[in-house]
Amino acid sequence: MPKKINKEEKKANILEASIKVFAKKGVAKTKISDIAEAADIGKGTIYEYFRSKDEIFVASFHFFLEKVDSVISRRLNRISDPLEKLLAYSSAWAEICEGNNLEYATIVLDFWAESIRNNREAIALNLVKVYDENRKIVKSLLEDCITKDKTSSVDTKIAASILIGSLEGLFIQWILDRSAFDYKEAAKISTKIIIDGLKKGD
Amino acid sequence: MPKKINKEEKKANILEASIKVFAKKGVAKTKISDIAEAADIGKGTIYEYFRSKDEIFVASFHFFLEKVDSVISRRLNRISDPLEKLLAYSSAWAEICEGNNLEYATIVLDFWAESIRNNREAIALNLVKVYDENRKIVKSLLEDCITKDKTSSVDTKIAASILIGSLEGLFIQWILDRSAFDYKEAAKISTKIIIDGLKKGD
Amino acid sequence: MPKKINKEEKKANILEASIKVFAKKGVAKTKISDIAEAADIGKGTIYEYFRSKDEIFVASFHFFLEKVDSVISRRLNRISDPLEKLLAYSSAWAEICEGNNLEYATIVLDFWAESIRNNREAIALNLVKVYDENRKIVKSLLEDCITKDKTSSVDTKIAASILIGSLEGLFIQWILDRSAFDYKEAAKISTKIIIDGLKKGD
Amino acid sequence: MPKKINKEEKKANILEASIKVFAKKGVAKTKISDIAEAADIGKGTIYEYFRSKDEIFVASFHFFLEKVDSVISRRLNRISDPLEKLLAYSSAWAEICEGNNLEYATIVLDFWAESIRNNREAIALNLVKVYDENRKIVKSLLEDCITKDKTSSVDTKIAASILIGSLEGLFIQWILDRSAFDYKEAAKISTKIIIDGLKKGD
DNA sequence: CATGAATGAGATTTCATTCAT
DNA sequence: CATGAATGAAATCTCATTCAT
Repeated sequence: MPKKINKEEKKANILEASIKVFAKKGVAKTKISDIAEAADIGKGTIYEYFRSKDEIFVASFHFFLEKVDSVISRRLNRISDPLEKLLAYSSAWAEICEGNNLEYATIVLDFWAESIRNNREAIALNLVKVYDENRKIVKSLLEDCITKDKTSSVDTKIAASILIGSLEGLFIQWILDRSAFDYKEAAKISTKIIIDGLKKGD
Repeated sequence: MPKKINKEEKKANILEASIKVFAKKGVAKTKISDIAEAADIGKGTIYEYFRSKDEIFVASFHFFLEKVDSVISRRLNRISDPLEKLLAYSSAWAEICEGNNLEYATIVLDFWAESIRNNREAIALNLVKVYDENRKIVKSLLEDCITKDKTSSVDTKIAASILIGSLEGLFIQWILDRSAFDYKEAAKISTKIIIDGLKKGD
Repeated sequence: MPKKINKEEKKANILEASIKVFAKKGVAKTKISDIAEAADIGKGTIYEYFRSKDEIFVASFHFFLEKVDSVISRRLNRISDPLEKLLAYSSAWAEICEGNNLEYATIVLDFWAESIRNNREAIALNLVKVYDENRKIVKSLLEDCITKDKTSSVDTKIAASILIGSLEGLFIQWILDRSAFDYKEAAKISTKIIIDGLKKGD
Repeated sequence: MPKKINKEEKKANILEASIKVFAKKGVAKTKISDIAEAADIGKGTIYEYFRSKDEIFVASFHFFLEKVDSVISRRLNRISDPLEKLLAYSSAWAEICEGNNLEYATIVLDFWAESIRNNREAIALNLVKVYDENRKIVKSLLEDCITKDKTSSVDTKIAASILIGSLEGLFIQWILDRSAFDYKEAAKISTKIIIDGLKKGD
């Protein structure tokens, strides 16, 4: 009887390792042997689970998105107040990065860049979908935050894009220069400012 | 010194070409021969002007920043009203992109990723400086926009970071999916919302 | 010794499979896993019966020759007329191929090439022996065919080589392009022509 | 001004070298580095002229066929008597082999085997075409050899196939065991027997 | 015994850089 | 100066063989 193995688990192991190496060295400079070493397996073993380096890249991208998604939704599920939810959402990225003690920032930039370049392919669609879903979540949270009797003249879909955009834009600045400001603080302020601005706008 | 000028012109020509190719294929997947072809010169000629691919990368980054900076400051100089200035600043990126018909976003992401990862002094410091300067500009414009009698409790430096962040964050979303919203419109709204939010906040 | 028999059966099973795959993909491009799959056993199991891929190659060659030999001699034993025997011999290859629905030609060419190139005693000697035996059989059949009163000036050993050669040469042409001619028909004609030629020659 | 190079000449050089190595080691066991070494160039240079090892294989196959063709037709052009032409044709292969002091036999077997396996592809069609042309040449030579008043009942197209087949079949036997008979002698005898057989047959 | 997951030696292929022309 | 042919270091990828289960 042969050793029976959980292929999906092993794949996840490899992706876990690849994400770590991608984050540290960058996707372009990561060699298959680096991933193998990080996963503590042989170079050839990688090819038992993935057909090519590119396939690993795409798979690790999806894997990463799913993981981030699940972390964020788990976190949001524990909160009921919409403003609190928004604030929790705002600081999630920073905590994911810090919590994993990993430079996820760079891998995200690599993923973004690659997604944009391969705009029409599966990987980009996935990211587009992720943004769409996030915009919907934030949109509905924003609508809950703004008093019902005072409808803002601003489209909440665009407002959601702006909020998400500000969080990511801040994130980039913060990653480049962590002394520029405190990310969590800035994220919270951004959220509040945008809500305030929406309430006032009319 | 006509020769010197000629040399600088040729270098600029190569950098123009390299930026185009970097944007389209990504820095990592760009071959020296791609750049040579785009610049319409021989592969070996590149090495008359740059010592290595890496030197081209760094130089093209600086070249790119200078170009963007000059476009933006030229544009701002023609405007006096602070709010108008802010709005002009907001939409600058989109126009740079559209005007050049180039996915500048991807090259910026590559630059970001590379500078963060390798902590390259030449690039990273430069990028930090650029953000610092931009924050200062936006900070002072924001202060001009907010009525003097109503001082917001929010630090305008952080507010500037938030505004810049939202513009870049929106930019990324827009590049990924141009049907999600109209970038210029969203940039304008974001600027207004943040100003409104700042005015209200206390 | 039931175990021994079982073992031989399994070996034969693997060789059957390997011959099929060798014929389809070529010896060089055949992977051990291909053979395992064709034999419907595990990859590792192969190594319970053979020490290496090369050993399989040599063994499958012998196995193949034995099989062809037994088919031909069984067929010839049922016939007594020497001309009929020769004609039966002539069409044997085509029937072996068609009966097995296999491109035996390619495996034979691989075997030939490999034995010539590497001067492998195990294979080459065997092949030389096979040809020698066949030439002897055909030689004696030819001698029976030619009327005793008219001895041809041609050495019947060379004549046998020519007959065998023509059958194999036709076989190659036919395998390459089955629409070129009908193999069995051509084999029969070749046999007759050569006998006629021998009878006339003086 | 760059070094100007004749690409086709260089390609021919590489093919010349590859054929030598293929003949010695077999197509399957030949490494790119073997070819590079034989051509006395760098490993990477090969890829300036051919996209892959497989492309080299196909190209060298065509190159080889052309070369053999030109040798044979040059030889035939110098002869006018049809029987002499046939005999010259018969011994051509042996002389090509001996004259080049190369084991062309094995490369031919490799090419045959590969052609048969990839039956529907370009390489096979080429070989099919070569046989077709040769059959036509031999057919017309045969028709010239047989007296006009005595039409043989045998289709000369099949007779041509048989003659070509016998030459190649003898060639294989001779390559396997050069002591079995003298190839040129056997080729000549075969040609005569077949002509005699054709004349008598009806 | 039978298995197939794991392996790494060794093959193919890429491409930044050099350098003769 | 300008060039592109040549190169080989270094990457990707393959697969015969081993071995724990």
